Amino acid sequence: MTIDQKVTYLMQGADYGDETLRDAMADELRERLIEAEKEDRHLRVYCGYDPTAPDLHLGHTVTMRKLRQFQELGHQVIFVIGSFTSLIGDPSDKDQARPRLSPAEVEENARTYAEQAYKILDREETLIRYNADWLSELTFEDVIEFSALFTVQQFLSREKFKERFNRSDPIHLHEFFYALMQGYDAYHLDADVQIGGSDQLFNILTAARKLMSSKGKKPNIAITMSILPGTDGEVRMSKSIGNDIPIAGDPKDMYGKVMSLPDHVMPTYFRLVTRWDPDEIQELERALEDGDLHPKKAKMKLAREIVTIYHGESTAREAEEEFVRVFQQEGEPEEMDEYKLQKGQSVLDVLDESGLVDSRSQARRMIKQKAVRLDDEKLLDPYQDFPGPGVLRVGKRRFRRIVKEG
RNA sequence: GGGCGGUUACCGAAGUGGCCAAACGGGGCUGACUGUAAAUCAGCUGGCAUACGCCUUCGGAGGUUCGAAUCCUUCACCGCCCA
Repeated sequence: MTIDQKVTYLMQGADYGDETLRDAMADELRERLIEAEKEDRHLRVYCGYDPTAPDLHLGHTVTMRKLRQFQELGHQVIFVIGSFTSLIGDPSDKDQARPRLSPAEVEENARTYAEQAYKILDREETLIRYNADWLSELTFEDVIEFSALFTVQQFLSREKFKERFNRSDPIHLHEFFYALMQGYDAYHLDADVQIGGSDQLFNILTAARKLMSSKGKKPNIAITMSILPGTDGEVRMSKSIGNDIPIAGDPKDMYGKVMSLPDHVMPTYFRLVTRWDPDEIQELERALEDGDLHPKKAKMKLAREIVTIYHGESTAREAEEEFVRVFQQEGEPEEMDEYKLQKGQSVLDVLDESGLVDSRSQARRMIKQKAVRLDDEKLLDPYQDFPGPGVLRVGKRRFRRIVKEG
């Protein structure tokens, strides 16, 4: 790769909300790469993770993927676990203060984080650091010194703080320190590059860079990644919203969730969560635009790629086959739970007792909506005796194999 | 410490004494269509009940009333303003 290709590769998927800034960062990155090469050293690339939830979803992997790209090019990746910062909670993307975690929760989550991160990162080449190791050593005097570098106005100019301020919602003093601590991480680690979500722009740009330069270090380059939308295609992926795609979940489910993405977010996914390089992506998008490639085919390729990353090739193939069978050919899944028929049961009884529906009322509704089928035959009368063994199906995706009594 | 306001179903949010199982939006589910679990359109979305209807739900507890999500008392939590 030439230097320019490297820069393009590493800037892929970055978002600064501002072209000028993007160009400036790209230039700095180019210079830093050249300089490193001359000095025969690797860049130190860091990204911090607050282990707020034990389960990672695709959204969390965006910055890891970016770290991985640096790793591939031979740079030193530092995976920082925010064992200290998560005690405060990052206010960046929140309309209100985050709940603070207990040390035990943090430790538990941190373990799973690192483990799941190795699906993407090279275990041997990744340094793991806990920021409590250095942040808890700072004295109040140190903190005062750093905070003197910043003004309240700087913080209040941030969108999220501004909104809260204007609404008279509480902004706790400790929330201001989050950015400071993140900046100190970068300073302490001698980071050349810091990766983060685009919501981290302030933390990285204002806090980290200023802190570093005022202490006589070269400010780190910010690579702030676009936010990955969830399965609804609009809102940032988040478990609490329920639009997430967990990476440790069932592969078939994962495949299906990717397929349920609205078409228009495909390009974002190409850039943020696949192993594809800029040329490949450009070609894909060209084919899509020219109609050479059907959107459905493209999405299947995407789903296949994503499942492969986390579950391996053969599992991904199986997930795809099942998807095609069940949803495209309206077939049945290979495995499904069984239910043993009992004497004198009506259709309603079987639906309810086999667990295919949540309640008898719901079962009635489903029947009324013509959603219940036994081996392709619609069952329209809730009170008829259950016809007999077969595959009972509610809607498109709920199945149960009904077997003889006994 | 004082004053005021809030707490409604999965989420947001109406409702200020009967027509409230509770408007509306989101989400979810189902159907039609399709190119997929995309888009679009339509329906459903507390439980029990083969109709009639009954039961539980509007922060917790108690009360007023023939009747309460709606009024009163009290407790809890949250927010705003003043100090």
